[in-house]
Amino acid sequence: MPELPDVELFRRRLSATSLRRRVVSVRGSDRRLVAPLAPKTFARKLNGRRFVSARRYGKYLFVRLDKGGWLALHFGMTGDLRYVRRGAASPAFARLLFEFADGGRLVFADRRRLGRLRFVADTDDFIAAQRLGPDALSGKANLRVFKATLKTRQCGVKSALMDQGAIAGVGNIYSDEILFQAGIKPKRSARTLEDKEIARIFRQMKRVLRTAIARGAGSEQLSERLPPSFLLRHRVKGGKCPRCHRPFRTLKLGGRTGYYCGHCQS
DNA sequence: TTAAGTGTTGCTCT
DNA sequence: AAGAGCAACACTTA
Repeated sequence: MPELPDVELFRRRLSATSLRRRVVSVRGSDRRLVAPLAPKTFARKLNGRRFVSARRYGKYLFVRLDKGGWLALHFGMTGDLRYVRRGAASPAFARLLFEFADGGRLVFADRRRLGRLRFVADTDDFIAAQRLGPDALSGKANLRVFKATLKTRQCGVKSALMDQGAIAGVGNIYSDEILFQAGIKPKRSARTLEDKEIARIFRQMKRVLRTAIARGAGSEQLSERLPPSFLLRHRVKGGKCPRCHRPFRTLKLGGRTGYYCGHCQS
């Protein structure tokens, strides 16, 4: 689930609820989630800290801690970040809870446990070490850079869009939408796209991601909140193209399923 | 009931 | 050495 728009909504949620408040207790016992630290060590390092700001880059969320350093969160396939008021029930699959003095808590939920939380000294160093490309919504992801990146890729355009080292933030779901809006088939070779087509993909990438954020299309209500003209509203087995009403086709890429319209995309 | 499917990254093999 | 495929995970759906 969590691609750029989802993580951006997590960032806003955290900023609205959890900044400048002291963490009085950290609960959670999943070893893999906080590796290489042990859960106890992880909790001790965070206990008594305050979150002072939050930054997103691609699919990563960074939370700055008072007294220095950052917490880096990655949500894997099923991660979610929720704020829960005192007395209210935690969401299902809650794996890690940051509790504040008034009983409110920030909860990292993750059904499949593929998410990760770790301490990092500097976010830019971390981003460089991870070899992430420019964030899809930043000014650094401009048409000139985008064109140069796609032209050097041997793979299909959908794979290129999902490559975090090319552009950070786009995954399987949103790459489907971007290519649908741009009218480009997913398996077209990235290298042989015309300049005009690349410009279309670039423009739609920005528009689709901004629209998803503006509509609050995170996690559960992803499709319902998006415009009916979006592929994502109809991205189910047997779903039909909102433009020509023909059934969508699917393709497999290393175990992931992609959707596209064989008529409207070329 | 059993097996296939699932929005991620990272590792292996070619 | 870039690109493809699968493992990791654990739960849901067919």
